[in-house]
Amino acid sequence: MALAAEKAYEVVRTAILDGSYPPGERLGEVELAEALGISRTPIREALRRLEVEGLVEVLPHRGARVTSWSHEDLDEIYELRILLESFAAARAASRISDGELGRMDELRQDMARAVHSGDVERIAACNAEFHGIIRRAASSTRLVTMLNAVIQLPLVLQTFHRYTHEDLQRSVAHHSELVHAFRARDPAWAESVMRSHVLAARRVLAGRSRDEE
Amino acid sequence: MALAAEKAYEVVRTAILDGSYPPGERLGEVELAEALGISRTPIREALRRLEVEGLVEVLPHRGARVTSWSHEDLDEIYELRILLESFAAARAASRISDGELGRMDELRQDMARAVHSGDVERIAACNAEFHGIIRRAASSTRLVTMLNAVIQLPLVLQTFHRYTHEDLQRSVAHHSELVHAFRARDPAWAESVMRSHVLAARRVLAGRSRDEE
DNA sequence: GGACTCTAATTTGCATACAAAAGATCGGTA
DNA sequence: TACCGATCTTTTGTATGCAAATTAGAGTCC
Repeated sequence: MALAAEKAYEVVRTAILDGSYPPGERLGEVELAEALGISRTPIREALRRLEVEGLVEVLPHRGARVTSWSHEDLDEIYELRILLESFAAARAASRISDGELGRMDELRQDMARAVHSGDVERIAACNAEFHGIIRRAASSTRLVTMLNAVIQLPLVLQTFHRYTHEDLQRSVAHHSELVHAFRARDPAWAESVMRSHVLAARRVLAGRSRDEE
Repeated sequence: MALAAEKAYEVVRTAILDGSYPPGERLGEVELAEALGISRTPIREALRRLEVEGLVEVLPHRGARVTSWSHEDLDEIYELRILLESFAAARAASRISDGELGRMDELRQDMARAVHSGDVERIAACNAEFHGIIRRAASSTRLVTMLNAVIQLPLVLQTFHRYTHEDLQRSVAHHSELVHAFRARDPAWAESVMRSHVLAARRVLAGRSRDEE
């Protein structure tokens, strides 16, 4: 084990994101410390980090809880995600390398095949790497930090399980169009496609019932 | 003193922002602990918070240093600031209360007088409260967190000392136009004016020498 | 003279111990 | 029975001590 505090951060963060610790769950320091076999000191540092990143709320003398998101929070988060992801796409368009473009094209094909065969795990993996490349190509550490804060919640829910086949095909089409926009080194195009992409994702997540909002 | 960790955070943050700890300065834990009369434990928690917020960099087993910003960092930060502040203005336009609007108008007048009399301290104070109201009216905790991360650096430099009289008058004019846009509850107008406002600020900070870039 | 190595000193990372605050439990009173 | 208060328990906040890692420096060899 490298650093205990780092380990604690990773473990708790992962547990929150994959739903092992549901929203509202109490995170006792001793409890976590014993579970990880370390002392409370590094646990506290990990919880402070998670607090700043918005994953946990901690009240003085009362301990930490997993943040629970209201409906308004979710809307707010998606608005920010739309803003930041499309901005990242625009920046990436004028900075992305040919190597990264090649990899993105591979991922796009992989994902199309995964959609065809219904392999949800693989879809998620391809999607994650695809978007990861774009964010890195935006080459702004601060932007990446902000995006992480805003992507975390969707991660919890974005299992692709509620995507219909049509939704998935549209998603693949967006990826394809993004690759073209990047090849053309066209920031405005990339930004616009990315906006559509995230808006579509929000609509899927919001559920069909709210289509008319 | 309420909580030692909170106190340490406030003290160190303020010292960084007002320049007492210049970029690159080493922040030893024992040194800070003795200076504040507390132990290293709360100091460490404060440093972790500052790390996530981007104000300090900490390397494993090597301690913390005040972040030093490259020229590219500064550009990157201003791009994000433009994005986020104008977004906040748009949100605020449809949410701001009449009371807040009234206070903003007072501040606008105050600031105009301060510009006339050359009171730089007062200009800065009015400006800070004016923009604070807008950010609060945007009513997005996450957005506020992000803006703080992006406004911190400008805070270090934005002393208004390098503003010419013309720059200051333009700034006041922007504030005046913002009040009108908010009164009209016009998000697009508010967003656009805010974008101009921040772009102008960047140009002042960048220095006249780079006008042709 | 310069580079390398081994050692000593400083500093961070973590664990443990203690103090203080919040929460729970039990008893008493109306 | 319902409500209030005091004590006890649990949990957080902080201090201190120790181990590991990094850095600084002296001495040595080429």
